[in-house]
Amino acid sequence: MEGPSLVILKEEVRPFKGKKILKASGYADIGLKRLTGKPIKDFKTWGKLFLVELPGFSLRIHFLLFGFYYINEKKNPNPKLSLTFSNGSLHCYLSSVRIIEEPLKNVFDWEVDLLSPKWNFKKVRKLFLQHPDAMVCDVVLDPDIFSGSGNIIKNEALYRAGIHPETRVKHLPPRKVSQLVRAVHAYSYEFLRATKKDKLVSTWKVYDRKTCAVCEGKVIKKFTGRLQRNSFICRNCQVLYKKQ
DNA sequence: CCGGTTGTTCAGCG
DNA sequence: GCGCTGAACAACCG
Repeated sequence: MEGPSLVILKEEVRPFKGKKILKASGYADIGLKRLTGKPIKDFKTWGKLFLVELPGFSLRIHFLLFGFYYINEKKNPNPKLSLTFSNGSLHCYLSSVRIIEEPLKNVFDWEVDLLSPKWNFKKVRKLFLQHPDAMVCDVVLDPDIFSGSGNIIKNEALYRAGIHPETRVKHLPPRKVSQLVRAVHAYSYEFLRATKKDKLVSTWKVYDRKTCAVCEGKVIKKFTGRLQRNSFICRNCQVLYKKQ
């Protein structure tokens, strides 16, 4: 689940904002009794994190690779965390659930959150350039620089910027650095809009494709970078920048 | 039935 | 302290 899907979750649980947790259950080992009777102050997202703000502490939920949720219906058994309200319920599966004791503003910097109105292009560009020896495919997946980006956003943003994933940060021309940072931001919103219309797959120009949607050339699939996550590459449309 | 995957964290090692 | 590796989480899809 990438950042935009969390924004959709946040919108879907809006009816529960201000409501009291009537019951908290599941196998999350966080002392669930503590949640009973607490009102929801706010629902927030930071990248791929779903944050439930309660009086005095917060829940931090990450859906990892396989996580999913249901609202108002418990389709699967064994949820990690279920919250019941007077007007419905939220059921989270296969997720990481933790408590954050500190105020959220002390923990998270929304200037790096791709889908926050506070997102700060200049700051992100500067953080990006602090990793000159890294491959761009790894930096675009760094949650502290591109919070909310995942493997789909990585591949589509690199494609749109015309950059090969194995390019080193230090070999990118300054103009391409800016283009990439903006492409990650812009595609995050495209991902959000398309997912709401259930048309995400139609936005893919290289991801999970055998041929490029633009030039129809062969798309190479390979594990790249330190993180060894799958990259999809069009050799015609994406340039590998190297030391001259 | 099998293999691949829209992630992250942490232990253990050298 | 560092980077690297593998494990753990364990379901859905084709």
